[in-house]
Amino acid sequence: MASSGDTNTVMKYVANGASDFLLKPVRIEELSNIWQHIFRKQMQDHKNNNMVGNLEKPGHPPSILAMARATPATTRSTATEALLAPLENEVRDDMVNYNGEITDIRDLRKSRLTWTTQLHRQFIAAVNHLGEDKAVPKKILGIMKVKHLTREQVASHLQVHIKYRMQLKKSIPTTSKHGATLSSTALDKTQDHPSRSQYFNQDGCMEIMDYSLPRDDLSSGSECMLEEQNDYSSEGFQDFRWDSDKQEYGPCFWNF
DNA sequence: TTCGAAATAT
DNA sequence: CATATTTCGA
Repeated sequence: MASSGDTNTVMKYVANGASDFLLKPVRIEELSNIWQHIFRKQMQDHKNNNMVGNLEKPGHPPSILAMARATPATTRSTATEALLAPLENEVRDDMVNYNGEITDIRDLRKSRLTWTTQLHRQFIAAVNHLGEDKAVPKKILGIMKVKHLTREQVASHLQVHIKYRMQLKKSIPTTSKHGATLSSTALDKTQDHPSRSQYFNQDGCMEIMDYSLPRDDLSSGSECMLEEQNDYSSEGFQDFRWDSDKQEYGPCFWNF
């Protein structure tokens, strides 16, 4: 970022490793985009490194995100704040394993935990694995193996999940006699459809054999500020299998 | 100790 | 308002 855009200056910066060049003053959108590009690049690089088992080189420069985060909140410019905001709920590579599973929720909780689609899928997978009768918070937690996720949080999520499940049982199987003519007033508590919710009305899967097709998240027609969709598109059915080597449950995917 | 319903909070 | 956290009795 420089105030002069003459060729010499640009060359100098590029020689020093700049990957782009912004002339002051900078519009916030420019920065925001740049930020995301760099972030994604790092993500990519990091993943590549992981593949080769070449993680954390000694001389590896600190991530930009880390640097921004390291800035005391009180000192952060509004620009930095604006840049940080969109990433708060972003799933970073160090929170995820090679399967795209979340392994740490530290940054998924702002004031309260956000159950992302992926985290929820893991939850569902664990519940399905156990069977709805044996799926209690502690066991679910044990299978999910997500750092910093508490039993209470799982219990809470389970409570809502079960509530939704009950709604389903009432609405779905009632295919037979619907003498009522469609229009049940909205005020009726026993509604025909469970209210639209971010996940619970998407994964009716409590049954172990649920091969419901990959559900897309058109949860809310809300903004998806980033161009690409989640890359967790490891569609298919996820379950857990016992890994006798590691002596623990590991993810198992059924693709189709 | 853990569950889970219900009250509370965000 | 949807959904996450806390409380509290079983």
